[in-house]
Amino acid sequence: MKPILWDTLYKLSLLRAHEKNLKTSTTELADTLHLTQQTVSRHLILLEKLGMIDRLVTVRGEEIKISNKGLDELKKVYYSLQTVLEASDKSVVFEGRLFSGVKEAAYYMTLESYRKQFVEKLGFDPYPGTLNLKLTSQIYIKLKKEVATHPGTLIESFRNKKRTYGLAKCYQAKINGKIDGAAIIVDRTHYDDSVLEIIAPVYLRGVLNLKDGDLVHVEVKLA
Amino acid sequence: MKPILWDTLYKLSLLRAHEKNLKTSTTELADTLHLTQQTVSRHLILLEKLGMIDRLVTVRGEEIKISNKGLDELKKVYYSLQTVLEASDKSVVFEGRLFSGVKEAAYYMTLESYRKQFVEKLGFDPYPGTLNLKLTSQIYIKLKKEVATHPGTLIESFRNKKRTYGLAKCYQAKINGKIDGAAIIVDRTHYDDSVLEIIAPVYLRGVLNLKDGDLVHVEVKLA
DNA sequence: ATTACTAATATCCGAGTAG
DNA sequence: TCTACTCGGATATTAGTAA
Repeated sequence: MKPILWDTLYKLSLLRAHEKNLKTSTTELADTLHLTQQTVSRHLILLEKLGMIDRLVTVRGEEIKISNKGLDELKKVYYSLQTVLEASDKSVVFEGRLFSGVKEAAYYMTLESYRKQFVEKLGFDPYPGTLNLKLTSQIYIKLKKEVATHPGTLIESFRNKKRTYGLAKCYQAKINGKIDGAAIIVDRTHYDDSVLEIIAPVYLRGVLNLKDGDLVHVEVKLA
Repeated sequence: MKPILWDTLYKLSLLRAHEKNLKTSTTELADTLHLTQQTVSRHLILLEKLGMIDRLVTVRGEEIKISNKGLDELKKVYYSLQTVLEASDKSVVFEGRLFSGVKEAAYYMTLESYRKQFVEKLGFDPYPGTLNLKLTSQIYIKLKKEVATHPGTLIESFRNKKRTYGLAKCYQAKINGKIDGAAIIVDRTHYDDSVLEIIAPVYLRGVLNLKDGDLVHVEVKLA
């Protein structure tokens, strides 16, 4: 989404177009937004095409409502700014889209040597399985690499009869501003740096009512 | 400030350029921001000219830090989005620049008939004087008019020997996210709609360390 | 390596106007 | 009135380079 369109969407939100239909006209909007009627018209068309707003255009004006997708765009910026501006502890916000990964992680989580460490070091018994987030921007990928340079909580490697299990680094995290869990960065993972793996004491898909493709925000604490 | 430059400033904040010098190069930034090196270079020059960032440019890279002015721009959006997205009660955020008004208001606040009403209806004894904010955008002026259509807390008119004193409408407000007070909309005021007047139980300039020209954010509750 | 200029290209805006 | 088209001009971006 282009900055200029985001800006118009943002201004629509200031006019409360997210909670009720905003009854207005392109002329009136142009006036308050310091743009021309034509530009407003074009912006609204583009925002509608992108699914950011719903409109009811009539011959004597129009009604505008910001869609859930549009709200997501606003939230993304809001949550990011939250940690930028209110970082009491240092933390970073990631945004990713949920996808179904290979189910291998669930198996690892049940290994007693790992599980015991999670309980001791993170303070919770992890639900067997990880939430896989495909990071939505290059920025987050770069940030993930930076996060990985921080100490974090080390989950040590171990070996059993069959093979060696590698080490992992965990960082306290808050998922969608609600659930406490951890981001886990594994040394040798099947995923590249564009994926963030999350664990939590609960079944996140259930508790947060998530499905594949949903946008998820994760605040990772660097302690 | 243009949306496109705001966007770059915002992205710099995601890279934590507000808390420490960001050591990078235009080429590297271009890569993570999905722009070209030339565009990044130009954006940085413009942001610096606007005083949004400080830079140390050398022949093998540069250091970037977001200035306080730049942080203000980010905060403006953040506080606005806060009430848009987290409005449990309905509320609206205003942004204005502090200026010294005529001192007349201080006199009114001391009139016993007014003062008594403030204590009874707003629950606090107002500091004698109002904080005058010059609203920074047409959007806020429009919002102020809309707020004025809401009921609010009525401070009734009265007359003494000398003259009649008009009525005023008050709305619970939070100033800079910290101090509780009220926005007061007076029927016949010396100011036009581009000014928002704030009262509070404390001396806001002192408590919030404000001086003329400072940006102030006010969350007005519509109850 | 860098940053940032110039010139060419692409995108965006707004005046005029149709429907 | 309204929305939204066309198109010329304004603005932003990028390719090519200089320093």
